[in-house]
Amino acid sequence: MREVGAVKESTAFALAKVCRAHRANVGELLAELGLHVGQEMVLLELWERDGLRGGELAGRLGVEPPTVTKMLRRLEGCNLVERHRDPSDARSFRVYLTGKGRSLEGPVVRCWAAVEERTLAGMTPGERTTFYRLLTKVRANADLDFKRSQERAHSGDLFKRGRDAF
Amino acid sequence: MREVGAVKESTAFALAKVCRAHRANVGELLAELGLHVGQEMVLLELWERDGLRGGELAGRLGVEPPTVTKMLRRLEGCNLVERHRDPSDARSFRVYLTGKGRSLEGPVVRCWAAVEERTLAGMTPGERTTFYRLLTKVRANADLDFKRSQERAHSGDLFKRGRDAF
DNA sequence: TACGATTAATTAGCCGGCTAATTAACTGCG
DNA sequence: CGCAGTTAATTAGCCGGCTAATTAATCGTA
Repeated sequence: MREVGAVKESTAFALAKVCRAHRANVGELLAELGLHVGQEMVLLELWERDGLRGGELAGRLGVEPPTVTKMLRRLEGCNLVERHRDPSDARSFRVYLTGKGRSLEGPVVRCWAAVEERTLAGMTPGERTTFYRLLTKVRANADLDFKRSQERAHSGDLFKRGRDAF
Repeated sequence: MREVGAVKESTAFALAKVCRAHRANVGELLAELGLHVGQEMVLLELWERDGLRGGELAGRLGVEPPTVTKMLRRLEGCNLVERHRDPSDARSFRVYLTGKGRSLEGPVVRCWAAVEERTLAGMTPGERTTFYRLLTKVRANADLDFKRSQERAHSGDLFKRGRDAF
């Protein structure tokens, strides 16, 4: 690939363009809920497991700690979460959802469902499955943390089968 | 899709995660060239067509004008581009590459080639083709401007065939 | 010709990301 | 016990995005 035109026809380039458009679409729907794109990721983790520490949130989101600091400050300002110092470690704090934060779960889930439908519109069930499978491969290539977590899960499988086998 | 867990298993969610990782990968390589991710998109357009106006750049990049204003100020600060007022329209200016800006073409193209290889690693040629095809579909769904440009190209084809037919 | 409407670009200010440097608390080891 | 080293979080400051509001120039039309 030596020409500029070739870059524009590459898959990586198409992916970059899709990314921006996808983010804009998510942002558009989340704006109706008063959220900025990215903030819903924090809430998603908390809906799954309330009371996470700041660092744990950063780890799960695959984001740097300063990003979490700023996002939490804003989410706290919107009364969506509360931070309480962890009694067992005065350096840390734990993040808890407020009632308002919990109440956004349904709307945000519906918002993502809408994005899902829009994103995959016009694709057959087979194409959707294939796309998801390939996207998972790409994610493993692009996101080393995700790859490691996949490998852990995989070695766990091997371990279970190994116990049956040996 | 009513549960949080279902969101995390959705294609749209996986796409969002891939996006962030992809952008980080591109950024990592571009940093070696002293560029920030996004700036190479501006240069890409200028390598293809030097002397674009600010608004044209925004249009081609699918980005809002203020974003272009700030990026150009920084690129100008790095001596990669120069802005000259358009003599035919005192409101506009035209953006021209400097020698330094032109010299980055090869390195950036190689950088994107490296990202391409990393992104698609471990995928068969058939999988790569399929992924690109589906990604183009997703792009049309997610990026309405892209969809419109595709439709224009398509209707152009129809027109040509129409002239032969009628 | 002169005035209103449109268009090009900028500014201000917000947000999610990042890195580098800092502060504060915990841990481990002599 | 005390101090060095590590870890958790914050701050400061940068960048690419966005919207809303502003300025400046062109165009259309009465």
